[in-house]
Amino acid sequence: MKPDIVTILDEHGIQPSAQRVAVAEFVLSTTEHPSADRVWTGVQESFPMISRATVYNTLHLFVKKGLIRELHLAPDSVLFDSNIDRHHHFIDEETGRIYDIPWNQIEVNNMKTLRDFEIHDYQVVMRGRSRHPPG
Amino acid sequence: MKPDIVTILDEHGIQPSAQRVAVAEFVLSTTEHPSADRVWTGVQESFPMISRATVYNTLHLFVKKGLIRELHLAPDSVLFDSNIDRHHHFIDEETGRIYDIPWNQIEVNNMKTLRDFEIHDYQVVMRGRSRHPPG
DNA sequence: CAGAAGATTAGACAATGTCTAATCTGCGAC
DNA sequence: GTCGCAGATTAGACATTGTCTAATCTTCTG
Repeated sequence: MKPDIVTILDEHGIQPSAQRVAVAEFVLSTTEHPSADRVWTGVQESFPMISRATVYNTLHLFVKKGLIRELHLAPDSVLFDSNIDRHHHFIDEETGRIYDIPWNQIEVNNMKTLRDFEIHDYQVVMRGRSRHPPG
Repeated sequence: MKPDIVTILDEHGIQPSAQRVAVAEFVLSTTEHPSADRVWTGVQESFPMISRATVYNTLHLFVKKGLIRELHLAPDSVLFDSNIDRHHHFIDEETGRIYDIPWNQIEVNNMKTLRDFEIHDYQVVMRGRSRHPPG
């Protein structure tokens, strides 16, 4: 069990287990915003006997503990984002791929004029075409 | 078959039928961002024999023809928005209710610095608590 | 009226996500 | 150490959302 991953879990008040370390290792080392089932198949390569329910439980626990975030950007499934710094998202309409956009790259103003709403969080969601798709 | 609804369908290049008029009537007269199944049960009150497949087909057709828009904001289902003017969205984290925020209420700048992306569309998505929930 | 194109339908199917009840594991008290 | 218990994991059933298919029904056109 990787000690650094265990430390991260400890710091977030998550009791480490072999399964949780394997899930954390996978989800924290990708920038690809995987779905729960994608995480499941990915983790199975290093931990073949892990069950689907455990992956779902674990991801939800990680979200509750603030280790990762849940995204609702795609029609078919919830995605998970290991980047917990504030940032925006760009969705490539052709590939469905999701890109993180640094917080400071976009300036958003006038939010305080929304007197009827107490805003806990916000982000800009963009759709379009990526000019330089990676890989 | 309501003549005004038929006109709207015609204007969008949609062949009117009794079912399509019933779906349009429902979805164009609510600001509640219903899911497809919510539209189905809602339309059944005025058109009891409409099938689920027809509602799904019809909603997708409406989206393709630009009569309504599809939203991916909730974890469990796609929502439909009859407001096709540009606007932002606020999601009440307690109720899940979604509110439209007028386009001019929020100022977004610096988007042109995103040279790697060709942006076709964008919106600000906010989460929090509504101070004055309606009805 | 006949043929064709388009619309509707029921129900099968698929994918995603939740739940349950049983089992397993590991930590703390002794 | 080991006993017991809380917490973690599991397989598989279940629910919901959405898609697909093949048959039927409508409507438009000639």
